[in-house]
Amino acid sequence: MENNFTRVKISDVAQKAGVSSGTVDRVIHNRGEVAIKTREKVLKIIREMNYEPDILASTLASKKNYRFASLIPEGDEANLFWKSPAEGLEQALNEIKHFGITIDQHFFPYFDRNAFRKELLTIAESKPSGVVIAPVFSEQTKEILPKFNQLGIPVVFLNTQIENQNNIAFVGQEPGRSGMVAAKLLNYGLVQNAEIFIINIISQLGGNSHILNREKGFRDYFALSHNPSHLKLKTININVQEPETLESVLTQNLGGTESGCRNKGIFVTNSKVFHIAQWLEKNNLSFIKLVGYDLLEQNQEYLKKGTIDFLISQQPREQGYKSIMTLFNHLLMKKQINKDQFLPIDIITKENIDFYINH
Amino acid sequence: MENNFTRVKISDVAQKAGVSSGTVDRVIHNRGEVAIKTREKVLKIIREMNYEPDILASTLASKKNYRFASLIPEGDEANLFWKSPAEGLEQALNEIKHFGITIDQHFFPYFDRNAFRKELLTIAESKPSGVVIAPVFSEQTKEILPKFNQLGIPVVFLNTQIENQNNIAFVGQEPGRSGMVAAKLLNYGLVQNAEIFIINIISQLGGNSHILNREKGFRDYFALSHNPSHLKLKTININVQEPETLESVLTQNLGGTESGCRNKGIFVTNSKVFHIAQWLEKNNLSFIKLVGYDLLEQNQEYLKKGTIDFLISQQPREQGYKSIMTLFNHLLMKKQINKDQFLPIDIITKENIDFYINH
DNA sequence: ATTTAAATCGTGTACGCACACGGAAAATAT
DNA sequence: ATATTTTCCGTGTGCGTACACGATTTAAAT
Repeated sequence: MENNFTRVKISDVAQKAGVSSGTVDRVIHNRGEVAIKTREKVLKIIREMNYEPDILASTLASKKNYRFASLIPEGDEANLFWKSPAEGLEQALNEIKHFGITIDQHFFPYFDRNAFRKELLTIAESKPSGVVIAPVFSEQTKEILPKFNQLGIPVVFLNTQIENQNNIAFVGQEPGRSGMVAAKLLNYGLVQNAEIFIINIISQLGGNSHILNREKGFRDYFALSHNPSHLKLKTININVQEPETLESVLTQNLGGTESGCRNKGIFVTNSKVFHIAQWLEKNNLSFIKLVGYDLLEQNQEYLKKGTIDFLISQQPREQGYKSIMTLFNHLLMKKQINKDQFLPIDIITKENIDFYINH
Repeated sequence: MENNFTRVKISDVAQKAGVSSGTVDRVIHNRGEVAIKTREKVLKIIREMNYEPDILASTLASKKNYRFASLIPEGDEANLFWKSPAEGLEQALNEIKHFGITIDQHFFPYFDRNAFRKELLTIAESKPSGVVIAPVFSEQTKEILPKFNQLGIPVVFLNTQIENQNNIAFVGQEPGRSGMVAAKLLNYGLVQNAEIFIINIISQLGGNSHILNREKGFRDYFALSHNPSHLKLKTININVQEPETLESVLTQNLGGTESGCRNKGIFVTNSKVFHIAQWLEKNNLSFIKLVGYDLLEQNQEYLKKGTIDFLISQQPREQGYKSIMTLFNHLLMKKQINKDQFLPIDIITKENIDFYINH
């Protein structure tokens, strides 16, 4: 039922071309010292015989070692999201470490742009074979990326996209699209005359393009076609550092009787949605529809209790996994790779969450 | 930042143990002819030095070839779902073919249990290294599976689970759970006094355990806790072969004025949901909430038009991929594998479907 | 004590490829 | 013409492992 003949190997090509395997090898790897005529003849035979090098024998013979480097935010308590990509990197490493691949994992405090810059420079100096970074700070990224380009080191962007930077790929989500999904979910769950709040819980400076795009996508959804003309949309910006602000702002906008709130919905544009869930619970307003991002443990808890209705997963683990695999396919397997690698926008509920956590 | 020292190889172990590499090899592969004392000494050294065989060199040296076999339904026009697992098989093959793996793909007409049985016997006779099957027919499976057990050939079940069959793994979905997800989606989108229909569109005989479990999960959802006491749940069984039945049954149950239907929902327990969507459209009842299964092209069409609100994906492609990878990890990588490999229950909407189709 | 059989282990070759080395031939310089 | 360089290419060794084969030792049988 399948071809059982043995693979064509380099010596077969050599024999048929009337040269030695060494010459064929030189042709394959473009290491020169081959007469043009011979070269073309060999190439022709390779095509004819459909020769493909055995990647196992190849990596065994060339004791070449590939050093990959990664740079992502620290995954500490304040920033649980970033634990997952690191796990994905590890998983990928496990699958391909036989090929002589190692990964130097670098981290930086999420808000420290200097640390980011410094680590990136360190990585550049170490001249790895390939790099995965979460380019949280666009200034610093734009400054240093040319170094990698000059050195011919391929760079993959993880989670955050920056345009026109010569990175070989972006692995992440389309933020606008995820906003639309959130809009769909709230719109579907509410009836006429609904009142919907978009809550941006911003911690500090910078790095908010994600959030802006999500809000835009969310609003686009209603602007495009699904707009009950009487729908009320309101954006609220909150600094999470100031709990009293959060408290008062929410009370002011969302307080009220149960019947008055039945038809309200909230879209939190990032993973801080559990703050809102906590407040809703405390004020017996859990029935208000609530949609947010990411499977942090706190979020999972409120999802299971029903206070949060839906979470949108960014699939951080898969982001890490795919980033490394992209480098692998590019450098080792010489495969053509897609520049944009968008991960699905997974909709998580109390009922299906079990299948998305853990491995 | 990483260990740069060279891996410990078999000759290192041999030297330290004061034996030859041949002996170490015999110990590793349990091919006997080693004095117990020597054996234990070698094992001890292996543990001490943390030796792990180089799988590349290993597969290169042992020109062993692994023949996998698969048996799934034909993916023809009447059965589009089954095109995808085959693609997943192919994709997995592409990633691991270097290891000397080939796959004999076998197919059978979806309703032909004799063909199924016959193909399975053929596969058993060909004595492959591992097998992936969609055990659609439980009788025939139970009859023939012992043959594989006797031969020591590992079998992976794809999509359909049958208990107590000594298969090394099941790759698929939890049907009950997916029913609960469907229930959640309808319940979330409807208000008090809703009227919900469960529609089973059955083609012919047998193979309906999926459907039954989905319905059960769906009903459980409401029975457990989310039950608006006045909710009306009704099951409708339809034979898809008889269009006139479909027509009349639907008219009888779902006909009515728009206002009377605003609060109705339909759960179709398999991929035939497009039949219902078609009928709803024709009768201007597209606003009735509709949830079904699988990303068939017809279903995609109605999802994009909004007639279908949600589709639940069984991730058929991933099922194929994971099945092969399970065999690979079990046979080649000697990894411990999970017996139950449940795929996430993906919720697909018009807004996020783009990321789930194609590769 | 001698032969025979069994148990145990080392050696050598092969897997397909990468790459260093050096030799022959051709091109250029003297 | 010879000497020198350059171009081109084949040979040989090594990567880490698998396994056939045969060598050596030990035990059993006669």
